[in-house]
Amino acid sequence: MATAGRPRSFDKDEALKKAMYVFWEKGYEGTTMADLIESIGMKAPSIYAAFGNKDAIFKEVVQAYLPIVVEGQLAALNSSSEIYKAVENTLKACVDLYTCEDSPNTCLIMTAAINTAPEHSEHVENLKGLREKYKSAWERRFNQAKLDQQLSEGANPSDLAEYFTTLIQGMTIKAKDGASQDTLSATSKLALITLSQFIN
Amino acid sequence: MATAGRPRSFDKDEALKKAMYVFWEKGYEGTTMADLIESIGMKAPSIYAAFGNKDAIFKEVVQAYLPIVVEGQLAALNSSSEIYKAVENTLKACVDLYTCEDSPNTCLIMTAAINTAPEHSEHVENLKGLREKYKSAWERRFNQAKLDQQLSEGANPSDLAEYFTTLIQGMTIKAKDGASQDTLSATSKLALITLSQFIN
DNA sequence: ACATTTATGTAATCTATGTTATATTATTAA
DNA sequence: TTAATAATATAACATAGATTACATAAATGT
Repeated sequence: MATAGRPRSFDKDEALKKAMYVFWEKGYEGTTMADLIESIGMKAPSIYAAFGNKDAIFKEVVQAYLPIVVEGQLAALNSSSEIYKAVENTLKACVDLYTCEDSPNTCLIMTAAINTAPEHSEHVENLKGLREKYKSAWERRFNQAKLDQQLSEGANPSDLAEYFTTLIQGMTIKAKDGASQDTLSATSKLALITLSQFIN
Repeated sequence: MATAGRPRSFDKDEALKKAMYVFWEKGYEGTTMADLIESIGMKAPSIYAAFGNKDAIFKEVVQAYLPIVVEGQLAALNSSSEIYKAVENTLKACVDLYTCEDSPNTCLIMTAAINTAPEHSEHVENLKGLREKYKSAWERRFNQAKLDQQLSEGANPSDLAEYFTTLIQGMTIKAKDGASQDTLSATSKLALITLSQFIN
């Protein structure tokens, strides 16, 4: 199984995870190769050999980050057949993630590539696409709820999805600014009042 | 009045405005001195003589941007003695600003310095402070509404302020991603439903 | 053992970007 | 008219940051 040549002296997945935390906290432009080199603990040539360049590392990092959203928020969206409970759980998952002490208090997809030099706009577009997918997932859930007769006639799944994802995007900045769990929870609670008005 | 020496061949306020639009669109890190030089239309030494360095330009730009918020959103917050109307007007002012064709579709205070290299974190902190002031303005307005007996006992001015500013922060990213006026308006409308539940 | 392959560390290199030195030009004050 | 002052353009400079060249080390396969 082992291939010829000197074996890599670090675990690539571990290195990726370390890189992920740096990008997560500092964003694409705010992160330097020196930051990555220090956090991974390997010299530049080893990192370049394993991943390619900074852009490639970021792309892999984004892919590695996705399960956090999928297994966290998107799972929560389907954690209950009652739409109100499901949304409540999802917001709680967001708040927990954004205030967790073990990870940067924001969402990488939302804030890691807001502004970049034109030569890196690829990442901005890429994350924007993921944000759109995220909204679509919410919309699908609300569509299902409507099929389940849990939402009133006036409820618009697309609008509701937009409303909640907008709020969540705002929370990622608030959390980055230091908002507490209580603060974000209070906001979630108020947001849910709107939803409750559409519940059958 | 005229002072000795060759007169400046450009208007500083005009130059500042041009710089503002660049930073507004691209953010601090995404903007290069070359961008500013091109948009202002003057060579580097003239710009450095007039403003100082890039950091100083950004600081002046932020100050120049404030009236947009103060005369737009904050004025709208007090545009009606009815709290519901006032909030409705304010959200509309936000949506209009974020979808205006004549200016970048976001808010400079919210998105121009989310992530920076550590040596420019000063700007991140500065904008964060302005965001906190913004929330305080909302909170004061809700406090007034409570004094005016327009809000029910259960209404918490701080929570409501946090809720609406969170939503607005989210809208600044949505707008940057290309959200239409209709989309943002629909979100505003849903957000107002929560407020209506607290209106006496 | 020896050739081949791949990883590693040191140090250099390349490039983008912020900033400034120098000479020149346009103005005011005397 | 001349000295002093301040702005301008050209061009160079400085530095930070991404990337790579080169020599060496550690593994596999014959």
